[in-house]
Amino acid sequence: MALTKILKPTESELEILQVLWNEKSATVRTVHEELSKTKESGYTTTLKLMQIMFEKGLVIRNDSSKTHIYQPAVTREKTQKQFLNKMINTLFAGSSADLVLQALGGHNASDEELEKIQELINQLKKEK
Amino acid sequence: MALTKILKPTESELEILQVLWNEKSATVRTVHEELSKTKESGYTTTLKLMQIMFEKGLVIRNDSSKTHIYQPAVTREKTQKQFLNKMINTLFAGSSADLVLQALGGHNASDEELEKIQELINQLKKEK
DNA sequence: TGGCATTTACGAGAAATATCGTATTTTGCT
DNA sequence: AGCAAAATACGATATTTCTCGTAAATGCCA
Repeated sequence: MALTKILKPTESELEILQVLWNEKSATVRTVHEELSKTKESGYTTTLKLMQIMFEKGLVIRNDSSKTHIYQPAVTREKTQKQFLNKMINTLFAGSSADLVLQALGGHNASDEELEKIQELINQLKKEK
Repeated sequence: MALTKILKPTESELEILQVLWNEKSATVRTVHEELSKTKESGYTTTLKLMQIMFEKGLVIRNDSSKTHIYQPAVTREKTQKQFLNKMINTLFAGSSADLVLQALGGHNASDEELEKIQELINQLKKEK
């Protein structure tokens, strides 16, 4: 499959990527076990999804041994950015600040985290 | 259709909601014209989607005159929150702060907006 | 070596979304 | 009243995503 087009991982693919990002690399078995904690589905389903992700270029794999070892082919950061962009556009009328306000308002960030955010803001303001 | 289940609007449905949120209320024609600016698709497609959204309870409509007038049945804020939650969980390992940092880092917020965010943060810190 | 457990490959089908064509209804206008 | 334009209703199909069953390959070990 050509890698030319930038593709958005689907919902299920994101769940799998999430595991791979955390573990750095993992077998289908591991991924499936992890997903099973919160989700009901068969082993071959996970397998198939990961095979498709391989074809799409979302993951790479080492098949030198029987049991293939998978790794993410896209970074968490890039993917986050991709979805943030999409979301800011379709849900926040293009305003990233609105998204930030909504996120901070609705959820609980720790003091430390708030500090970190403040630092970044000061940084940004200086750059202007 | 029962309104019991909380449903996540699909991609296309979000695009339509976006228009309705901006316009407050609109006809299929208006929505379709708006979508056509950035997207290629037939009038009846938009119509059908809006009919389905009506069945789902995502929009309400006034059909006292021939041309139905549609309005959003869900608020922008609720929907934003819904998607933010989802995103924070599947893409930011549950950390809203990480999402904020990523959003602020990648996009350009104005000075004013940054001020607003700072205010909110101060507010939040006080509440602790 | 033979058989069992584990894994991959693959195709088929289900389910959810999106798209459109056609028929019918409604309304305004001459 | 009768026609044309614009709108809705609705069914059918396409497309994408998800799910799984079955078969073939692989490797372990009694």
